[in-house]
Amino acid sequence: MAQPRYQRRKEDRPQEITEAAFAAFAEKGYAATRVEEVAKRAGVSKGLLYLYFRTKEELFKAVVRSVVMPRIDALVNELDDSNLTAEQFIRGPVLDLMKRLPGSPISVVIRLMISEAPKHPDLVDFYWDNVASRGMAALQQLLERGVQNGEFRRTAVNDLPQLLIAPAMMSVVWGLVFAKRSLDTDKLIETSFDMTLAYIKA
Amino acid sequence: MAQPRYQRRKEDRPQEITEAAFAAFAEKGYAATRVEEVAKRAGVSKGLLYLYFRTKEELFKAVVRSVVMPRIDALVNELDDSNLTAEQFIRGPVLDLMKRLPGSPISVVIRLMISEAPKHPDLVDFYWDNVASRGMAALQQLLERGVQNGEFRRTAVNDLPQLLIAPAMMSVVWGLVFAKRSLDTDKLIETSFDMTLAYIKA
DNA sequence: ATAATTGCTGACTCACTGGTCAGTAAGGCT
DNA sequence: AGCCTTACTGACCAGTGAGTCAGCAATTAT
Repeated sequence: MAQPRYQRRKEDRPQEITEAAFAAFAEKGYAATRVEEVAKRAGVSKGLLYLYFRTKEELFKAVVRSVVMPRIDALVNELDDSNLTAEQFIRGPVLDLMKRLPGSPISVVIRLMISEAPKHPDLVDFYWDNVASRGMAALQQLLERGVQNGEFRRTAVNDLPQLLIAPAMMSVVWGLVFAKRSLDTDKLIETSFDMTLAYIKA
Repeated sequence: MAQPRYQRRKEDRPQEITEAAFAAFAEKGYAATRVEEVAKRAGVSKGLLYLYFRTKEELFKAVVRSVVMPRIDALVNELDDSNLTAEQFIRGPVLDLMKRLPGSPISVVIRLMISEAPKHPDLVDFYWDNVASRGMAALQQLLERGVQNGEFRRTAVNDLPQLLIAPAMMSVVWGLVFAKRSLDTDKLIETSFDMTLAYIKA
């Protein structure tokens, strides 16, 4: 009868553990999350966790990698198939992405990055290389395409793709701090996009 | 000869301690800062610190209060004396304030708020009541004045003063995470203001 | 079946830190 | 000068949580 007390599932453990860790970090933040709590959520003993991750910090890095990488890859792929004009692309896929940010796991990663950046400079480097700089480059390229084919003027926005991200970042931060007091983030982002496009259109 | 080992300075201690705590929190974050480290910076024993602040959390709250309150008061006062038009006011005092944000102590407070919000809901309430909601109200009032006297159209911006803050927030977050890779935050904020004003002008 | 392998467990250690408190000495008062 | 009050010290305690490891049991090989 008695079920075996556990099953060996070497292959699946790492992912199950990083997912559990992500959920825990999302709720309580990195420092306040106990390793044992992560193990419990993953249905695993603390010892096993340490078999797969040398330290809590390694686990943290693995979480950021495993949550962020798939998302950013999906985005980059999405950016490739496009016979849309630059404006259509901005009002379509880019706008959608920005709108989804505040409720997505990415916003949790952003909180972790802000909180832990001073103590994990190498993680910042990783995030920069794999996410931020790639995202910036993609946006910049998109704007450049718009300029080349005469849709847009060349403006300061060309050098500051952060302008397109600002409203989404504002929404993310608002959600992280003032979760309770609601904010119409969709409208915020849409309006910002309207303003920006009006400003840069040829 | 021998200097006294310490001086009694009951009056000054609280402020000295909160200042030391602010510096420490700014460098390492709240969770990673040891109470003893704060005491050391303040040139005081740990025991004395606990004479003035019941717990580490109380100390944290005191820091936020003492750093934020003076700043926000200064801003509100500044807002009162004004025979400027709404646009002049936005391009003057408001723009200056936003430009100063990324390098100011406020940005550290923002990091602390983002990091600790989940664990200190009452601190969020305090921040909301004393800073955020007042700032929003002031901006909203300013925009409304612009509409009333015919400078501005009534747009979505009237309900979303966060749009004016977004570029500064982006700059703050950028500085907190990517301190190294520089960003022309002044230009970012100025351009955003240009776009917004162009959008709302009658 | 039995043995060998190894994924897995959980009780344990140990360093660390928030918080306490008995005692000390600065500074005021007489 | 001597006494009293109290701001201040620093050794200590108790709780906590990261990381370890000796052994157990699920699986595989023989």
